[in-house]
Amino acid sequence: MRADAERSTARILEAAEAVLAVHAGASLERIADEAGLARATVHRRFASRQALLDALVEQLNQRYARALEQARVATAPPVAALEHVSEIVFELKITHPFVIGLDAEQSPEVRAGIELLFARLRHAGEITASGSDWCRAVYLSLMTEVHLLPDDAPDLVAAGSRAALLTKAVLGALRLAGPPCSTRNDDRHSG
Amino acid sequence: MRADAERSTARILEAAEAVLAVHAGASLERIADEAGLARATVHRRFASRQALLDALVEQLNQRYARALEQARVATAPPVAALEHVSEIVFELKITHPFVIGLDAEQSPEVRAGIELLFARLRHAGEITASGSDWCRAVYLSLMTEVHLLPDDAPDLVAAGSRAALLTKAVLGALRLAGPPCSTRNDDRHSG
DNA sequence: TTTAAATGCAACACTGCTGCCGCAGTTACG
DNA sequence: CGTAACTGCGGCAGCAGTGTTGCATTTAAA
Repeated sequence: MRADAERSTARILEAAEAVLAVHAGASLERIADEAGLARATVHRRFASRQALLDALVEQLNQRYARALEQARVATAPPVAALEHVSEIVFELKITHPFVIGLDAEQSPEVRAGIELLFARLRHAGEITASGSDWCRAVYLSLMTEVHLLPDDAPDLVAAGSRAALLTKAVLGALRLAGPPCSTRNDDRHSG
Repeated sequence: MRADAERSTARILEAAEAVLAVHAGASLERIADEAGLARATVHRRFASRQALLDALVEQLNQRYARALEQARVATAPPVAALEHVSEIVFELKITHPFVIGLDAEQSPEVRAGIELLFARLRHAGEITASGSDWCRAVYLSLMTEVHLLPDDAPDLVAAGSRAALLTKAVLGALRLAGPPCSTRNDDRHSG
């Protein structure tokens, strides 16, 4: 494939990500417009709308997987890993409501990575929620909301970064029952 | 208007709520099908698709407003009010992702009611988040996720009810900074 | 029972999107 | 430079959804 063709493919995926995040049912014309290309070119790279969507989901899943890998989800301290993953994802500006809204959803690898992360958080006593689906749902859901916050939102400013706000919110939401102030490695109960 | 016509209108709204919750772009044919009516009948009650959507949003907003009123958001203890509102909403099986997804979103009254609720929670020291948009976003977002949980989800069983799980999760998520175990009316720090 | 209203059915035109094609102009790469 | 690939443009048919209409039938209500 020629170099400019490859560029076009990338631009299409980029445009699709941006446009579909705002309106999931956006037309290929709109996507082609955003990419600065003709609609026919989109059809030349992707046989059908579905093919484009599939490619987009795969690309996003690869980014998720890479983020999980970079954050060393399996080995790093779990809270740090959670914040690190969030940070990378926000840098990538991944548009979650779109990806999650698709039938394909996350790949098994990504799914497993997130589940591992929350299993480790639970084992470390940082959260008490036991359902992996519930943990994933809360995480991705709050990620979307944090992503939509304006830059000058007070809570965002207070937390310092989107990743920090998301991390605190997720941990708080999943720290359900039990003594509200004690984690399992509790060594600061008198301040 | 004749009685059966009124029934039809109600069935259409009911069907629309159910169908659009699953697929926001569902056709009027699909909605009419679900309602057990002909598509033409839908058009007789609602001049356009947009008119149906508007009516649906208004209906749902009325239910929200009523729920906020019933829970005495302005006067009852805020945590109890939060759980009470959630309980009523879950009983109504209101389909949030659809309502929230619409441009119209919530009515000013509902918006104000929710903001009041979280302002009181903040004043009572139950949460520390200061942005009302952030509070509302977290609440509605988690409400959707709790709504989608299967009946036998472990965290749901542990919490006792959807309303209880949602309440704990929301409060946890919005209790961001500061000492993790002390509320402002803190009188139990040594057990 | 009588009457007006509501519905079901089956068309119809219109719109927007998709997928495809050919042609001419442009661009990358040997 | 020359060729092959890529792109833009425009048009085409097909399809799904919307909005409307007419007519026969059913149903609520006086």
